[in-house]
Amino acid sequence: MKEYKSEEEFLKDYDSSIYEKLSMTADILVLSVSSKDTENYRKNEDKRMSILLVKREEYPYKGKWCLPGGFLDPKKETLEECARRVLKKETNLSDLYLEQLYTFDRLNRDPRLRVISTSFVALVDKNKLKEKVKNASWFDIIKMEEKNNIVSFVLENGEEKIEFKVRKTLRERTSDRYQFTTEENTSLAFDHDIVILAGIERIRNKLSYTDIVFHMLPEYFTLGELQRVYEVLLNKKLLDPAFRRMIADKVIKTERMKTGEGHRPSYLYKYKYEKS
Amino acid sequence: MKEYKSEEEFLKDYDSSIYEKLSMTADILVLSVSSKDTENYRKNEDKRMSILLVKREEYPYKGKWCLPGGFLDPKKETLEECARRVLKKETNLSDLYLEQLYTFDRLNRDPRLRVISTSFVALVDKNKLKEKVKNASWFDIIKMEEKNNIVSFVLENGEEKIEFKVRKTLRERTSDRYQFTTEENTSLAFDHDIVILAGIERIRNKLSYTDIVFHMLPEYFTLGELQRVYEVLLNKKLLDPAFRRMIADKVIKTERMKTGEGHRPSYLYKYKYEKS
DNA sequence: CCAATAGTGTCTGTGAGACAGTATAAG
DNA sequence: CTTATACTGTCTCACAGACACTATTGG
Repeated sequence: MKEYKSEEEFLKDYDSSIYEKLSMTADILVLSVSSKDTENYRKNEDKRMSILLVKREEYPYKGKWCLPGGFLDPKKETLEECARRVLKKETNLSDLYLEQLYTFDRLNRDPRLRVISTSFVALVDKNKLKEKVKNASWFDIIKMEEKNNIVSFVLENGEEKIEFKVRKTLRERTSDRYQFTTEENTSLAFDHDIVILAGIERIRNKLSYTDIVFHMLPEYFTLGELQRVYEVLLNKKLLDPAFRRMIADKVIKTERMKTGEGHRPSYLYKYKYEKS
Repeated sequence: MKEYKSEEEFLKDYDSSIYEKLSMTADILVLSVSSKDTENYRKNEDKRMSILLVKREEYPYKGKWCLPGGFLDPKKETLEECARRVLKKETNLSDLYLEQLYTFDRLNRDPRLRVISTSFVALVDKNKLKEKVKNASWFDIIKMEEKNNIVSFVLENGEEKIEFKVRKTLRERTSDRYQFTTEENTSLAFDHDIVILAGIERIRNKLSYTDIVFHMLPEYFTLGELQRVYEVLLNKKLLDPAFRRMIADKVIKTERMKTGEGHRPSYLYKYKYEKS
C-alpha cells in the first residue's frame, strides 16, 4: 500500500468506490391521539391512538399501506432532515416532534435491493391539522392487544380495516430488548408492522419520565383530556387523584373553562414550559 | 412510467442504480469494569469503567484512537453481524452482549466520503479475558465529570492518557434527548467521543430496570463487588441495606466464600437466571 | 487489639394506591 | 332531579433513605 505523508494528500487520492455501497431510507411513524364524539351528549369523547399511513402507488408492495418514508440523498442531508423532507412532501406536515427510533436492517426487507431503514417516531396534535393530509390517511388503532407474546392490531380509517399480528419475544433475560417478528400481515408493506409496534412501545415507555404527551395535545386542554390521552397510550385506566398529583408540576391552570358538556365544567390548563 | 402487471415482473426489470448509494459502518463501544489492586492489603480493590480502543493505522485520523468498527458488507450481513465480525477480527472478542445504540449520520463525520455509522454497545466481563486483546487496548476511565453541560473525560491505558470534552445540551424541554457536540478532542477519531458518552449514558439508564450488570461480572461474585460495579457505573455511593434489598431477588447465595482479604469473608453469589 | 469490610435490624418519612366524598353543569 | 364528570380530602401500606449495630477475618 502506498505511504502518505499527510491526511490531505491521502484524501486527495482516495478512491471512494472500494467499499460496497447501499441505499438508506428514513421511515416515520407519525403518532397522534384522536377524539371521536360519542352518542351520549353527556359523555366525554372517546380517544384513540392514530397513525398516518400512505398507500403505495408502485411496486414493490403496490396497493399496500406503509409508513411515510423515502430514500436518503447521501450528498445533501442527514436522516432526520430526510425524514422531515419526506413528511413535508408526502403528508404536508412540518415542525413536529421527531425522534430516531431504530435502524432496521434485515437482509431482505426490501425485495429490490439492500436497503437499510432508520425509523423515526413523530408526535402531532391531530386536532391542529385542519387540511386533510395529502396522499395519506389517518388510521385509528381500534385494537392493540398482547396475548401469549403475540400483539394483535386492528386499524381503521373509516373505509378500510387493517389487521396484523407481531410476535414479541424477549431477546435475553438480562435486558429489556425484544425480538419482533411478523406473525400475520397482509396489508402493510416492508417491515412496517414491526416499526409500528416498536415505536408505540418507545413512546409508552417515555411517557412516565418525559413530557412528550404535550406534543399530542392542543395549547389548552382539560386535565380530563390529558388523562384520557395517557390512558389511551398506556391502555389502562388511571386513578384521578394519583394522576393529578403526577402532572401537577407540569401544567398551569388558566382562568378559562370548558363548558357545554352536560356536566360540571373544567378548567383549561397549559403546559408549564415551552415545548422546545 | 412503464406499467407492470405483477411484483415479479417489476422486480425482474428493476434498476437498482437509480438511487444514490452510500457506505455504512458499525462501531462498537466495548464497555467493562476493571479491578485495580490497591496499596493497602486490607482495602477492597478499586473499580473503574474501561473501554476498548483501537489505534488507527491509516488515514484518515492516522495515529488516533477509535472504537473498533468497520464497513458493512451490504450483500451478506446485518449491522449486528458486521459488529460481531469486526469485534472478532479486530479484538478477538466474541459472544458478548451487544445492543444497537444509535445511528450517527452527520454529513462530514468521515472526511473521505459519506458514511453513516450505526453504533453498538457491548458489555464484557474483563476478568474473563486472559489473552491480551489483539490490536486493541483497554483504557480506564479515570475521570468522567459533568459541569455546566460539559462532560470531561480522562482515559488511561497505562502508557497513554487521553482527554476530551463533550458538550451535552437538552434538545427539547419535553423529552430526555441530548444533543452531543465535541467541545475538545484531539485524540479520538471521527465522532467517537460522542458515541462513548451516549453509550455510557444508555447503560447507566438501563442499570436500574434491567439485569445487564451481570454481563460485566464473572459467574461468582460477592455482593460487595456487585455493589462497587453499580457505584462505578452510576458514579455515586450506594447504601448497603438499600442495595441489598434492591438486588435480593436477582441473585442466589452459594456456599462458597471469598476469603483472604484481611477482613470478614463474604459469600459468593450467582445471577439467578441464565444470561441469555 | 486494630483495621476494614460483611451483613442485618429497625425507624421514619414520602408517596402511590384506593376510596369516598363534595361541586356543578345540561337537560 | 338525574346523569355524568370535575375535583379534593384522607387513610393506609409499602418501601427507600438513613443510621446503628453485630460479625468476622488477617495481621
